Amino acid sequence: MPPKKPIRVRIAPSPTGYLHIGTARTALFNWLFAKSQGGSFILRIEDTDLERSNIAFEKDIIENLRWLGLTWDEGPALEKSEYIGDYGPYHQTKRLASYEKYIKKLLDENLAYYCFCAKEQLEEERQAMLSQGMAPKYSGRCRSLTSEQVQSMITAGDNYVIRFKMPSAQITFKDMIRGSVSFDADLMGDLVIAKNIQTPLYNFAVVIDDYEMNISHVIRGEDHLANTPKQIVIQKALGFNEPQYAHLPLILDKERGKMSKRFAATSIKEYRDQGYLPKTLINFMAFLGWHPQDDREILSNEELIKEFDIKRVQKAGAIFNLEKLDWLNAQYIKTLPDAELLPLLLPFKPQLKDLPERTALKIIATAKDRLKKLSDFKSLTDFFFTMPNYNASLLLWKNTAKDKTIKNLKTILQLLPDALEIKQFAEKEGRGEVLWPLRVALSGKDISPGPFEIMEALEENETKNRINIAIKKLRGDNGL
RNA sequence: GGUCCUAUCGUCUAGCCUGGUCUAGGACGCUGCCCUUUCACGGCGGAAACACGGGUUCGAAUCCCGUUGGGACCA
Repeated sequence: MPPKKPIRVRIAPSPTGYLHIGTARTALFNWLFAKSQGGSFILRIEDTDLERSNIAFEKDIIENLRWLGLTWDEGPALEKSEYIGDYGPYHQTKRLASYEKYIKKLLDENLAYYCFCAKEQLEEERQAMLSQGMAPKYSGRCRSLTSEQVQSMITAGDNYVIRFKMPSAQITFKDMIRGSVSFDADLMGDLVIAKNIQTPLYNFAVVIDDYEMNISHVIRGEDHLANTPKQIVIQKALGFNEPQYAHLPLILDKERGKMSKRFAATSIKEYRDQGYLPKTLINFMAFLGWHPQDDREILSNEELIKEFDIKRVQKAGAIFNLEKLDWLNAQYIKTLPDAELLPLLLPFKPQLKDLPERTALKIIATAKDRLKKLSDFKSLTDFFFTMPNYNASLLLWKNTAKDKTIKNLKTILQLLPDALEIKQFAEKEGRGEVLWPLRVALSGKDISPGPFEIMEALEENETKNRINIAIKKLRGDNGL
């Protein structure tokens, strides 16, 4: 038996925007595939579009992939401008010599040719074909140019592109998710593979990179499905082996279109900024188009790797369900110990830092079960930090009289700080009549954690202070 | 417009390959009850789907064909 080809997969983002949720999800599936098969996961930066590429975006992509825990075995090194891995460089802009080599090869072998057709002319032809109900496709006019003609036009400075001679053949490949898929290459027309000898276009560069990086499986979004036959044809012309393909269903927005900013945040950065945990995002993205055999919904990275099977991925697009994301995040937050939550909450409530750790942890404990996102923490706990402002009438439980409420609050003042005695008192007097005004006095809110939870985190003096203020409010003192 | 992909509750999905165990299972959301001073958490229930039409078969969510819907790509 021949030795098994090593499994090598890649994610190849363009740094033309922040790390997109779709890109992250593709990265995750590649990562899961690599991890579950003992293969390598490679990061390649497709930065040939100089105008739209931006180093800040590249940084964002690298940082957030790392934050998600999707670390790569080969690709750009983290801080330094170096690479990990033997197949570098992993930036397309640093691989131009390779592309040039293969473009020349195709040109030399007469498998590609220079095309000088003007854009306007092409567009006209396209419209004409369209109006006849035909598939728009390049006529192949420049195929027959002689090398002398080409030379003279190049020296004359005419604009050109390089086209690949599309064979007339049926291209069939096996998709790991969709099974056999076939296209008629004859319908495609001669593909532009490069703007010039140094400037390859996407479908060409990908083929070269995947070959040179020895990629065994190409796992990518369904939006690339129609690119696949084009790439296969180029591979064949160059004598490359064909990798295995898997096309993932797309993540859709509410209107069933491609995820767009109009509907929800599309970048990982935005979710991170809102306080979604990396574990949440990983778990959630894994379930967008995939499902384990059993009914479990909350799986750790290790469990995901163990269960992952690319054959089980869905064929149809999946709508991004924000409510479920929130629920999942809440589940993960609940499982985190308070002490681990503290540093994560700091960016959302910097004042936590000024508190004794013990107090900070108590505050966190009151909010933990109520958090969907870490960013919820601020509004949920503001009253701990600033004296609440509220109407005196809020202190009255149902139809309890003012005087009675004042009396109850005064009794509480006597009983402080003994929570047990206050509880006994509440049992005797009526829980609502005692605990409601106490809670409102402490929180200033109709909705909040319970009074004893709040007192745990508040200084005893502060507790007394707030109760006194409540009594004053009820008496109508100081115009309160 | 052409090509390709695709179709189970509102949403994510199990089941489909290897037809009967499916009066279709789970989760989110929605909703009723319980717990409870409020909210949240938690617990127990409920409503909610096999796109449609043909065929194959004793029998189809499951296999085949078509229609319709949705999506992607091409410029």
